[in-house]
Amino acid sequence: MKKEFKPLTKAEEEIMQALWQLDKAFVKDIVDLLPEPKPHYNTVSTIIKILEEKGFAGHESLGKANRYFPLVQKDEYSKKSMNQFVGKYFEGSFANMLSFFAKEKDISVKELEEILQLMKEQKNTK
Amino acid sequence: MKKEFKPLTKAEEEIMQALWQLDKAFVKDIVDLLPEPKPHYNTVSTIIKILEEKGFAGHESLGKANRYFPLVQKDEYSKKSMNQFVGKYFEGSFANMLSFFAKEKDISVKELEEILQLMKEQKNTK
DNA sequence: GTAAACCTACTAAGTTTTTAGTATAAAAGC
DNA sequence: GCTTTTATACTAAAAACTTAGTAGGTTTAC
Repeated sequence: MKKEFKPLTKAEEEIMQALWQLDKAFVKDIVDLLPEPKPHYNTVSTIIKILEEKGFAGHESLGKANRYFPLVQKDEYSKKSMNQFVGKYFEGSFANMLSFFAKEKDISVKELEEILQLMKEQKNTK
Repeated sequence: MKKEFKPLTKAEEEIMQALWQLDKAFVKDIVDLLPEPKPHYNTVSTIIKILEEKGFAGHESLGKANRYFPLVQKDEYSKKSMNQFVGKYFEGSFANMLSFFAKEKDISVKELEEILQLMKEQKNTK
């Protein structure tokens, strides 16, 4: 029974985001994707190795090169992050979080209803 | 026009959470509030000074002692964090985020409607 | 008044995270 | 085949973050 949630560090998260976007990628692809100032090739290489150690990514070897892919999916990670966040800032209540943001962001009632509709559809097609 | 969002570090956030909870606090109060293993008094003192430098907290001097208080409110910080998060994980779309979580967390349609009701009330009383 | 308790400033060491160099080996181009 | 390009492993330095000691000043208790 583990409660541990080990968030990614800033640099790790950036690489992971790239990996989620590319799905399968050589280090070079990640460097190419990232905006200026691009990190050093070896920096990315190091970080992706750390991500492998942490179980966030894996790779398959194609000749000498490694093609990396995510082992933890973006959905899964965002869910955990969100739960963490709601825990700390909204007493663990999803509803609290929602009502706060409905107030904060100028979301109209019409929009809310559209969102609700979307949610209902999501539930039906689950 | 600044876009910068400087998230708090882990230690900073912990102290800040304590400060939000206490609203006004001497360093001692914060140490007392935090669970075991309690940080060293000076550790808290250092971090709260950093929080002051960053503009997250302020203090008033009562005799020799400083009583600290939040300058950035919890709501404000959670809003920014959330926007950041939605930006990175839901293409900046609040609705996307909601529908994802409606699916992920077993929220019933009934609950959703209650939440919607809550949201409407929030908007009316704004 | 003096000792004990308490508070902050300053500082430095420890730890974690980030960055990138060097070495080396495979692959590609000619 | 030899040179150039492109990969990764290993390593270490730099930067950021965390922790806590020492010094020195106030306040409190006797």
